[in-house]
Amino acid sequence: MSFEYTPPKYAQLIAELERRIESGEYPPGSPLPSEHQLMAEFGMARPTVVKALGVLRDHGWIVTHQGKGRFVRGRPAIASTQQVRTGRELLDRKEVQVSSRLLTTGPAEAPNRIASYLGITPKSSVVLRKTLVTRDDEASEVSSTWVPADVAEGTALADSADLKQGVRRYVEAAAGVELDHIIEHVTARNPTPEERDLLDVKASAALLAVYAVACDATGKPWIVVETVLPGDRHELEDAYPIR
Amino acid sequence: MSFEYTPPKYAQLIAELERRIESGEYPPGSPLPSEHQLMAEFGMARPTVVKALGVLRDHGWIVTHQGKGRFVRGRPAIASTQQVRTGRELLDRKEVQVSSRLLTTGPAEAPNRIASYLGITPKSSVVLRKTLVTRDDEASEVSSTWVPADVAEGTALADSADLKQGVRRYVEAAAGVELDHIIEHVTARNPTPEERDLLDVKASAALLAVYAVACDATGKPWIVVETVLPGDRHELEDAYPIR
DNA sequence: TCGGTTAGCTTGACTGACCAAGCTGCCTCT
DNA sequence: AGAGGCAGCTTGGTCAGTCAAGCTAACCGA
Repeated sequence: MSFEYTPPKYAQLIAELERRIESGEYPPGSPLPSEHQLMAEFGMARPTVVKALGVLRDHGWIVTHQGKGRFVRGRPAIASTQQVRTGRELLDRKEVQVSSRLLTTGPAEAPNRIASYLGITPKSSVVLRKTLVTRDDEASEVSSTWVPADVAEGTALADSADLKQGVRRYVEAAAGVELDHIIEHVTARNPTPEERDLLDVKASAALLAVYAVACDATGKPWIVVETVLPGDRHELEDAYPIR
Repeated sequence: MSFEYTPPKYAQLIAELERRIESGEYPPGSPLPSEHQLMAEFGMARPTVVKALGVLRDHGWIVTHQGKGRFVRGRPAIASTQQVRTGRELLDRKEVQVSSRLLTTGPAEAPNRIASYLGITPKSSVVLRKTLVTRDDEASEVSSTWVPADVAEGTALADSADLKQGVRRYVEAAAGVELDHIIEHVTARNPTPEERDLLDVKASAALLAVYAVACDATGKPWIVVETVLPGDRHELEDAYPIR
């Protein structure tokens, strides 16, 4: 018997058309072959061709005009700017893989801002993990993770050893939830005395403060990660469609 | 004859299932009726039912497990947190509708950072429009718009009258392009002397600087809008899925 | 009791066919 | 020559049916 995997026909058509668009064979603005032409060339039934073309339209590769045809828009520029979102990177970062120094770990009281993001009352019990991340032998950012105490209980989150997996995995496993989306809050502020020493910046320096709130599909928050970055060394980038 | 519009069957099924999920009739985690049950209840063929369910899956309402069924995730939380992206708001903002004061308008040389974003050589000719926006009688932000001189030529962008439409419209009309997506860069810095006076902040204040670069579908940049906000009065928010 | 087989459920992929609706250019009739 | 209509292209939506693949539970034999 054979374990070869052949992708579905419609997926093969998608891949082939994306290739032709990227190679310039179908330049932006030009019409795609009609459904019947594609049926003949690839030996597929119309619903199969239509399904592939629908995916390409949803992904922004082409536009369709009923009665006229389908036209190339080009490779979706937004997909090519490899999206590395700050918040997600923080949640999945493994401490053992980045050069970081563990500063604080264990129970704490939730500050106002964090409690607000977590939907709990201020000064509730939480577990705090604070690390200093260095890049190229230079202090780069201070990262703090807050998780409600009842969630963190029994996990390695309160241990003083570097985490082997991202925070997200621990919480998903402990609470039995699937984290679904992240809400990011970004603001600017001056450093606290502690941050001033750790990051080796002046008291008047402008810092970027990023708060990433990880929520499940119902919108319930589970984790807050705060990252503080010196503005003169860091820049956040984000791309999104206008429509 | 009749001009009544009846939505396609699959769209009706989508709307009905979304309604049932929102009303709690199909709570999160519960299984949806199987394809055959939906076929029977709504009198549709299977491909029609499957098409509707595929859209719901793509939009994040449900998850599907081959062999087990389809399960409710709930109203996509990410869609309900009404996304008001800073960059898009800046591009479509009508100066006549916000309380703003025009500071500078006319030809200028492109600073390094702006030239880099626009993909032109530094000190190239651009048209600059700088405004001070006030909210609740308090200086709120300084917003600067840069457009290459050859694009802005002949438009109202260089005039000293408030724009009646968003910058985006003027550029799309003048250049005959359709702007497709925005790339945002966010950083933190201290104010320039001019910004210090305008925003009435201390020289050591931490400001959020947001650069929104508007590009067409091919990725070519057309407009850069810089907005400078005092960090203690502003916070940017952004939501996105984890996967 | 345990373990493997199987029947019956689910979704995934695909086919060939049909009709409707929108667009374009030709062709005929005036 | 001009106006109208029609033919032939395009995409949009729907149907009844087939086969494959994944999951579950009941069943049956060792």
